[in-house]
Amino acid sequence: DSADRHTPASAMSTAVDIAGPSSPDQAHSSAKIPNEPLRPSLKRSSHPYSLSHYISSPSPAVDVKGLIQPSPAQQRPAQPGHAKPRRAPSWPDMWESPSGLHLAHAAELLMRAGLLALTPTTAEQSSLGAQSSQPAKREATEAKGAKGDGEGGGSGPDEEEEDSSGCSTDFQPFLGAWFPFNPALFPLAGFQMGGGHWRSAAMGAEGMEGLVAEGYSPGSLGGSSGGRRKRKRCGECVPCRRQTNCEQCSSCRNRKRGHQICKYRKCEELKRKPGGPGFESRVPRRPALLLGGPTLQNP
DNA sequence: AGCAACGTTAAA
DNA sequence: TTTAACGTTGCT
Repeated sequence: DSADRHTPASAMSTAVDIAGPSSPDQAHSSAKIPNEPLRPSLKRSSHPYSLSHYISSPSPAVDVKGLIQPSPAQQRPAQPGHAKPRRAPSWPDMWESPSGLHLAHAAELLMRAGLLALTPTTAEQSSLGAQSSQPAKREATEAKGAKGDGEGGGSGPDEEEEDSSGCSTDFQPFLGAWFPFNPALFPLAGFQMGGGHWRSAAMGAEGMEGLVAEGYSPGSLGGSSGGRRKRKRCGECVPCRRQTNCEQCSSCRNRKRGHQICKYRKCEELKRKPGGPGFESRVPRRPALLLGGPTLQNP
């Protein structure tokens, strides 16, 4: 157990140990936990659109096919923003889902159920017509992604840059692909939880099974009933950014039995109880997208 | 509240 | 299959 406790000081000097109590751990950082990058899954998707982009009230809905069969402009290679995106959301991926539910299907089902009108919002709408101008914003973002790939640097502050500003929450593996998603959607759309899965009240029993995104389980959203999915580290807080275990705290010392991450690396978000004070920090205060009627659109 | 232990989930 | 670590429970 204690065999690997003492590590060369050099190992430590290179480790970017953000904050944490300037505790003994600094002196005993283990080389066993190398400069372990954040799990890619902690990184946020930077899919260019949030669902709110596709949703608007009374305007004529854009043909779903427009979404399903991406325009050339949409078919860019790109995954903006992050050096190592969890997964490049290639377009083909967008249509195939591990749950077997096709995105096209899902969209159609939602629309039939009257839950979803897929259409770009005004800003987006105007630019969609003008093909040349539309990609401008996205290109800028994509440039970031390309930069990440090119420079191979990866874990700079750049990565986190967007996180605080985004108003919508990425609903990651929605339909097996990256799908920006606002959790507020669920209650508004009448989604219900059952057996650890969300589903639409307006859909059949099968419909949305398995669409629950990790890290956004009902439990983690403050739901009362018992989704047991694990929340994930935010990847942004100081403890999350910490790269070394202290090997001194009880969690480190008791890792074999305790199964707990180093105390100084325990994500601040995960310390909070789901639904507890401050938990909404990950959930937009105001729904950025609206389903089910214009009445909610401009309070 | 903090800790220890264990079950469990999710990723590698 | 292995490993990391979140969730839960029981104890102090």
